[in-house]
Amino acid sequence: MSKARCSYHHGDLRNALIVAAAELIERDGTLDFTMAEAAARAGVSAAAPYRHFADKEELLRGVRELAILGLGHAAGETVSEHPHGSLEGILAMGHMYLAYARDKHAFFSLMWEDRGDIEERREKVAEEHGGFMVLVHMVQAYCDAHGNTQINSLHLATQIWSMGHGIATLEANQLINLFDRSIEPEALLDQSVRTMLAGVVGAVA
Amino acid sequence: MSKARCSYHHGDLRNALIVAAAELIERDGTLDFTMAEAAARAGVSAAAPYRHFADKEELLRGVRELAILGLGHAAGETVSEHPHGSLEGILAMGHMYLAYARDKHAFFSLMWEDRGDIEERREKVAEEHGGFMVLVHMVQAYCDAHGNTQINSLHLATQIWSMGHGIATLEANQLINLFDRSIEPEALLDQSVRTMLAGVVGAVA
DNA sequence: TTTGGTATGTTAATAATATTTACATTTAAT
DNA sequence: ATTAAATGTAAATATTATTAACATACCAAA
Repeated sequence: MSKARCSYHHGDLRNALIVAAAELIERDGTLDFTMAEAAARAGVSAAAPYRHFADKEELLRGVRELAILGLGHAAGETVSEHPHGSLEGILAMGHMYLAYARDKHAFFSLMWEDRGDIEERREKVAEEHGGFMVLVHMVQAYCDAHGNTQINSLHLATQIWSMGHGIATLEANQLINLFDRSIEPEALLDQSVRTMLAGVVGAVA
Repeated sequence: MSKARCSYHHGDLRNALIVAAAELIERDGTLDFTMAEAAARAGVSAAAPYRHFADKEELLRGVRELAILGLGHAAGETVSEHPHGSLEGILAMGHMYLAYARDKHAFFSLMWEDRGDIEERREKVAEEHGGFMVLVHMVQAYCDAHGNTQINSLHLATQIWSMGHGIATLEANQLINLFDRSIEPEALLDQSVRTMLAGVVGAVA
C-alpha cells in the first residue's frame, strides 16, 4: 500500500519518505528540506524516519538511488526511440542528460555526490547505473556500424559521458556561458561528440 | 596586519575568517565547519563573523573567490612553463586542473556551486576567472600556430574546460572508473583534448 | 487463540549550530 | 576632546537533527 495511513503503521514508510524527500528537493531546488517536513508529508511524526534511516544522509542516499534509476530509465527510453547504432541516438542521449540536469538541478547534483564506500557502490553499479551501460552499448553499436571493432567503447563512452557531465554541471552553475552568452550547451555537446566519434571511428556523416 | 590580536579589534578579520574557513574545509574535506570554529581560529568570538558576513553562505562565497583566484594563479604558472601555442601547454593545464580537483576536493566542488545572482557574478568574471581566459588564449595561440584562424577559440576552450571539468568531477565522486578500474583520468583527458584539437584544427603532432 | 517479542510510531527531550540582541570598546572624523 | 560608526563580546533564540522513553500493531510459536 502506498496510500495514506489507515492505521498506526504506515506500511511503506521507507519509500514514502524517499518520495517525500524527492518532492521537497524538487520543489525547493535544494537539499535543505527538514526531516520533519519529509516525515509530515509522509504522514508520520518527526522521529519516525529514524526507524528506517540512520540519519538524513542515509535518506538522501535513498533519494539518490531513485534519481539514478530514473535517469537510467530515461536512458532506456531514449535508446529505444532511435535507430540502433545511430549517431542521432547518441546525440539524443546527450540532450536527455542535459535536459535532466536542467529540469532537476538539485536532484541532478545530489545524484553524483556520494562519499560512501566505493566497493559497496561498485556492487550496485549494474543495477543502478544501467544508464551508462546503455550509452556504452550505443557507442559500441555505432563503432560496429562503422566497421571499427578495435575501439574500447567503454573508454569512448566515458569520454562522452564526461563531456556531457561537464557541460551539464557547468551549465547548472551558470558557468558555461559566463564568458559568452551565445553558447548553446546542446550545440556544444553535439559538436564535441561528433568530433570525438569522428576522431576515433572515422568520418561522421 | 594579518597577525594575532594585539587589541580588541582584529584588524583584518574578514580575510582571517576566509582563510580560517578555507583551512577547516581543507582539513576536513567538508563544508560543514562551524562558524564558531572558524571564528575561534581567527581568535574572535562566535558572533564576530556576522560583522563581516551576513551568513555562512556569504563566508563561503569569500572562500570560493579565494579558491578561484588560486586556481587562476596556478593556471598562470602553468602557461608560463610551456611554449606559447604548444599542445603540451594545453595538456598541462588539464593535468593541473585534475590535480587541483584531486588534492582539494571540497575546495574544488565549492568553487563552482554558486547559486548567486548571475549578472553580479558576470561583473567579477574578468578578475576572478582569469584562469579560463588563460586557457582561451592558449587555445587561440595553438590555433594560430597551426594556421587556423577561423576557429572560435572561446567555444573550443569551453569544450576543453567542460571535458576536464567533467572528468574531474566524475573522478572526485569516484565515478570515472566505477565500471573500468583501469581508466586513467589524465590519459582520458589528454586523448580527448588531442582529438578535439585535431578535429577542429587539423592533424596533431 | 493467546502470548510475547519485534518492528514501527508517538511525544518529549537533548544537542549542535546558525543567527540575533544588547551591550562594550575602539577608531576616526569633526 | 567628543561622538558616531565600526567591530567585538557574551548571552539569548531558533531551527533542526537526533535520541529517549513509551505505545501500538503485527507475527510467529505455543
